[in-house]
Amino acid sequence: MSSPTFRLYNTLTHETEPVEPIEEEHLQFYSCGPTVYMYAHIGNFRSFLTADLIRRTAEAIGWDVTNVSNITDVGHLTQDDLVDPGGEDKMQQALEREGERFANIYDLARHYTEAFLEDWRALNLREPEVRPRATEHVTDQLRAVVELVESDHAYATDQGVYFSVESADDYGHLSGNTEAQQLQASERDVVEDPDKRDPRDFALWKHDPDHLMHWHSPWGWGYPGWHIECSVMGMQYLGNRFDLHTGGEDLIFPHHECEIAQNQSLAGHRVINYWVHTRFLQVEGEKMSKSKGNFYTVRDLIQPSPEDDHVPASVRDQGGVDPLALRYALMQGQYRKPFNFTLDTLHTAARHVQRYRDAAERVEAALTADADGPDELGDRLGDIYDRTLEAMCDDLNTPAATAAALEGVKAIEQMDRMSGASARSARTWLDRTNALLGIIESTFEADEQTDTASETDPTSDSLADSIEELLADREAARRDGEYARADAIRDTLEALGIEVMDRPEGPEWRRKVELR
RNA sequence: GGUGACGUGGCCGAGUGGUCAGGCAGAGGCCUGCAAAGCCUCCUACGGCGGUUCGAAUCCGCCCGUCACCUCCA
Repeated sequence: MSSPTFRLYNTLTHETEPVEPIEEEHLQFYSCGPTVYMYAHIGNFRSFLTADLIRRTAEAIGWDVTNVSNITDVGHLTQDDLVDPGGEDKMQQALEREGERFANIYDLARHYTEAFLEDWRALNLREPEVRPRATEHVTDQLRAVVELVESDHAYATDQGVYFSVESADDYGHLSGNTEAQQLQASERDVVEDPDKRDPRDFALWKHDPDHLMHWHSPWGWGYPGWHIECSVMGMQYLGNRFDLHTGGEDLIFPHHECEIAQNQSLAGHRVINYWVHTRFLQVEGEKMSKSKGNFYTVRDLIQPSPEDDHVPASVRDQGGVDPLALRYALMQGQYRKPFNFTLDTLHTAARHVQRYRDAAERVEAALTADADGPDELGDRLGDIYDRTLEAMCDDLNTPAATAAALEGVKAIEQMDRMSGASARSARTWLDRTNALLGIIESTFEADEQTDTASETDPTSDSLADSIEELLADREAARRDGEYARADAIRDTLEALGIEVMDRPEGPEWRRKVELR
């Protein structure tokens, strides 16, 4: 069967286009990563999720993927075009805020980098092939700046080195910000470098020997501009021509506009063919902001601290939500449309993820039993997978894809008894769907991860034992017709967050998936 | 002011000319000692006004509204 055509909306052309890799069946792309000065929030991860889904979709249609995703661990000025020796950057501000926690700026960066990677793994995002850090590529950045100065794409002043926007004819194409006046529209009561030739020019190097992080350069001690790191690291690992670049919509201007100008000036031609931008999300109908109290970092939701009262009590009281439920919730909106993240969506997502897990368990049990009988699922699940993949290939239509995939879960749920043949089809379907969407832990790859049971099941063995004991009591009570006592035991279990289901073959229990 | 996205039922969100999205919530039913879980059934909308068309949520025009960017930001 031939794969559907993978199409993505390209900000550069304002059109949804078939993705045609330069190297046949090998997608090479760069994803703008985080600046590590605080814990990443769910909006950050919506953007990283887009990159993850591009990878998974490309792999599902049989392509190889090389993805580079950076860590920005250099502080950059909050006002990017200004070279203000007394100015503060985001990381410096963070250090002042949290000075007692960290010995120095590098410690702070290390801490937030590690936290970021933890969140990344918790949300089941696939690891990029290369994850370069800006601080490890400063020399490379300097080399590029020298090259740009030598080719008259950049010039030095007393305060730094600037890219000359005039020298890049394509500048403004991506964002539509073509007029110089537009860039002066907002007045800022800060001091600009009087030697800047054009207000649009942006900094490649900032002279500042007192900056917390500084490096030696031909122009003295200082640190690199924000935009140059992505150009340099992208081209270093993916070459002078590669396929695609992802990031949040806010990066369209100035970051990606500047990156294109730098790339094309360094390479002498277009470097990247497709630009994919993820829309900001809203939370409960409003822009996510600390002042509105709807600002959630990933760890606010998956492992909230008990006393953090800005986290909704429903999430806090149960010790955080399933990270995979958060991932699933973020997939309920297409990356390019406005998406309203709500606790309601999160709640629904948690239940759906649980249904996948239950279905996977049933399939495993049926595989073990290996009952005789025809394959009653193969054709139906094959069709469902095709529709799921088609949706993903259609500009990552995750709401449609998850809707299609849920039909597969239903198909499994609806089987009264499952033959070994059906179970094998179901297992194949679950594996493929899971590879494409990353919905649950890989149940069937348990070999490599020893002890997944204790990892994935937060219930300790001793608690499990006492639950079994209570259930046995309750069964005895039910047998004797003492329903009041049986119900009381069920209430006790409920209070422990345990849900009891009386099935024909006996009682079953599981941790309750509840969010309000 | 410039640029770009978008407006679908109580809620979230698919759907680009004619047939059903799907989920959540709600209602009824099956099952159950009662529940829970699951299953079945029901609820049926396209911001407004014009236009094109046999037929418009879908195409065109205008209006209203929302969001984002215009040198901190995913």
